[in-house]
Amino acid sequence: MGQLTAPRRARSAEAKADRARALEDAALAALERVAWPDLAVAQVARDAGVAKGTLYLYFPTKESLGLALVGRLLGRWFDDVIASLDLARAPLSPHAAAERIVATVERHRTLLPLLAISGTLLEANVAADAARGFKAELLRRTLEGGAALERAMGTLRPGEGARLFLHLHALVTGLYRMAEPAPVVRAVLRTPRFRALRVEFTTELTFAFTALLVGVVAQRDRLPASRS
Amino acid sequence: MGQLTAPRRARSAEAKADRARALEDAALAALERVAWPDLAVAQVARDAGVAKGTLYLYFPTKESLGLALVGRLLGRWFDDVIASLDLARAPLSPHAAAERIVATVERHRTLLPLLAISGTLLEANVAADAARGFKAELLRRTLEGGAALERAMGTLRPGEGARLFLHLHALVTGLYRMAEPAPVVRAVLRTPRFRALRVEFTTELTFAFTALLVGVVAQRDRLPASRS
Amino acid sequence: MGQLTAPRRARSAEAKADRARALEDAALAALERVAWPDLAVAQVARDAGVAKGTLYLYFPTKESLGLALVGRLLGRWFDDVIASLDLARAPLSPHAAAERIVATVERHRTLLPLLAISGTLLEANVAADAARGFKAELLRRTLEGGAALERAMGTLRPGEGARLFLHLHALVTGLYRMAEPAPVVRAVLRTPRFRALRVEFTTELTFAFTALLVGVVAQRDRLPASRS
Amino acid sequence: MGQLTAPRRARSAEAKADRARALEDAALAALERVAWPDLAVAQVARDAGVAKGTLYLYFPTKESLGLALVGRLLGRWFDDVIASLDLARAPLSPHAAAERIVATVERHRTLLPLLAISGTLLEANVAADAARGFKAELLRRTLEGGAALERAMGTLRPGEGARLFLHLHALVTGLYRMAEPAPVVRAVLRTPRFRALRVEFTTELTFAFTALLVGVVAQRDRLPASRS
DNA sequence: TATGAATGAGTGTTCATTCAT
DNA sequence: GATGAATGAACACTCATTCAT
Repeated sequence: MGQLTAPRRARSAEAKADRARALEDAALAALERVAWPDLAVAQVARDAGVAKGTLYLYFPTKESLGLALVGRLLGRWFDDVIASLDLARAPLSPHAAAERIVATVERHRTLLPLLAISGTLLEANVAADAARGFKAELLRRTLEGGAALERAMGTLRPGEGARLFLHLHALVTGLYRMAEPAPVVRAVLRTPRFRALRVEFTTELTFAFTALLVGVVAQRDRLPASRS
Repeated sequence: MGQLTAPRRARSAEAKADRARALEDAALAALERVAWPDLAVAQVARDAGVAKGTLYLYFPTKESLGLALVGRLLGRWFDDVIASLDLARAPLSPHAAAERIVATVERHRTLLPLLAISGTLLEANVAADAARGFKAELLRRTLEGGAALERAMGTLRPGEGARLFLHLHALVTGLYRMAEPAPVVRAVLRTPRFRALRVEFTTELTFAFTALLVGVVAQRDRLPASRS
Repeated sequence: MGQLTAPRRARSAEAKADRARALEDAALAALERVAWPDLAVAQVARDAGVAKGTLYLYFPTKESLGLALVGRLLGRWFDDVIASLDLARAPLSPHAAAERIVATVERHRTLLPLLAISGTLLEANVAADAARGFKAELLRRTLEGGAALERAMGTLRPGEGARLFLHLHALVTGLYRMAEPAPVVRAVLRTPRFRALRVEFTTELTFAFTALLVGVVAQRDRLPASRS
Repeated sequence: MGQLTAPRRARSAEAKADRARALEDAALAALERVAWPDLAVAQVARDAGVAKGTLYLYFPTKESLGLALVGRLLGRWFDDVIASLDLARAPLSPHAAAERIVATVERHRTLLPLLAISGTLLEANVAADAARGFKAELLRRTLEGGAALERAMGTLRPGEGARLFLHLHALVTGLYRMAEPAPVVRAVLRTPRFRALRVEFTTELTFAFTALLVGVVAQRDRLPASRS
């Protein structure tokens, strides 16, 4: 189905990439409906129009598919973040920078649940190669994003931008979990008395990340600039 | 291993509480060795010296056992935090307060992996009652801890302390994951080129939480003091 | 609760019988709501206001409780049948006799589902003693009922009445199952095309039992009067 | 035991049907030894020489396997019944017809215990689809058998044959239970005094079904020919 | 390459029954 | 006699992964 474009020379390699992407797309679409543990490999394959075994020609494990998906979404998000920062009229205040970045997070909410599990469910059952590839890509983008942040703010020292992205990652993961609890818990928290435990993702993330941006400069003299 | 405590027939409320605690202890000990998903209920019961069915007399599901465990460890930690804050000569600087609190986190590392999964694995499959009980306790302690922090720092407004504990929770969860990755990933990150992705838990937590403490005061005029 | 009557001499033995009856009552009430396999012994005990262990002082197994219940309901039904037959102006035609008897079945519908399982679920896990007791009672009532039927019709030979009650038992059991299928099946059978498979209990039972009454006389010369 | 048939990879529709049949055969053989509730799915698979999961490729639940088995045996029996009736020199007397049919029942005794539980254990836990399929087949065969019976006897009106097969079903079920009680009960009934409660399956079935055949004609004027 | 049939390890939970108190 | 805490056997079903075709 499809195949509107004429077969090109690089057909084999390209077709492979297309196939892989189609599988990732199917998985992504399915993840709109079900959580990762309930995502059936068979369903993904079916949705992508291939047989189950075919999926395993492209991804050695279910987790590697998930990790590839996270990688892709992460890449898109970094593209957005970097573009957004580079578009800004420097120098950005901490709050302005945080708002800009959080806005991009908002635009990539599908990434969030996956990011939240990437540390546990995904990276747990993946070959060293896949892990290395993923981390290498993550490193590259983290450094790029860090550099963009440093450019945009003008007050950061080299390396501080990347470090802030790491903290952003931690904050996003931690806060997302609290903001989007399991249905039972959500119902419980709806009660007025539990108001203090409710977390509004964007508000809190903006608050916390702004504080971090302020803090990284303020604490510069107390903590070592580079981590071990 | 274990079985040391095997009092037959827990009839009094106290004996029952002991039995429940023994089961939680067995689970906790087992969790030193295996991750939550690999924790077999049968093994926990065996370690506690009771039959499998007995465990279900005290905990309706595996998850409720886990949640009770988290609740207990969380309670202990809060005890420690509050005591530590109340012992301090007020007013504490943000950095001093952060260091004090992070030090208590260090003393309760067994709580960390459980806390990290409480939002996903545990709260997902628990009855509304159990969830409510857990959250009620969490709320109470969070408010207590928040009050203690407000007392210790002297610069926070009412409610800000509790809010900071929520952020602390998010940070701990997020950073712990990054600091303690799966074995494969840990191996990958050992390579020097990945240095920038490595997270040293205490350092980063101290840094981030300090920043938050500073930020909550600094941003007071930008953000609404109370969340919806 | 209760105990309005003054304690009598025979208190112990009587009280025991009362207890047993209370348990049977509780079971009977519960069986209005759930099927036998889903009937929890714990629930029956709770409903009867006693502890689980107490139930086992009166009935050695769950099945023996069920069998006792069937015995009691069966006894009541036989009372009704015999009274109804004895009240009739003899001689009754086969059809009239059948209608009279089926009417009593209608008045004891709670017996039906229990009767239907007595052969499978109940008698399977019961001690020889209990089985013998139940069968002895059944035999006595069957013979009594048979005699009543012979008196009422006037055309039957000795023993044929009892034999007809055995067939009635078989018919009731078989037809009840078909008339009250599992919910899924019932839904399926509602479709018009399945009309031919639907069984209206009373109609069919009346029809079949009438035929048997006619047949027993008509076949007298073909079949041996007494079965092996 | 078994495993004799273990063709790998059933790809064609035919091979699949074979596989399903092999599983049914294994189940049938096992049911010679144990009752349905004690029949372990794992054992059936093992006997058929396949893995447990493979069984679930062919039957979504244990009960659907049982139902398929009943369907198959029922089909064979109907084949036999219809053939037997069609072979007869019409018109058959009620008694002759009954004897012919009961003889076929005798030749398919393996069907009996399954038929006896199909209404309770099997149809209870089956998807609507499976139930519909089974009932559709049952309807078809019942109508066919009914037509054959009408042809053979020559005295029945259209539809009466099918109705009689329904009654036959009820009788077979009810009488089989009484004729083949649980071991404990059987032992009890062996005592001479319980002679009146003993049921000899063939004798009683012949007797009852003959009576029905006679009755359906005799009662024609009393009861509506077609049931609601 | 693609397929999809086959695999089989893995486990939380129920509940009738027992028995220490 | 009454209690109710303790027992523990028993089991269908899933689903990621493999591999014959």
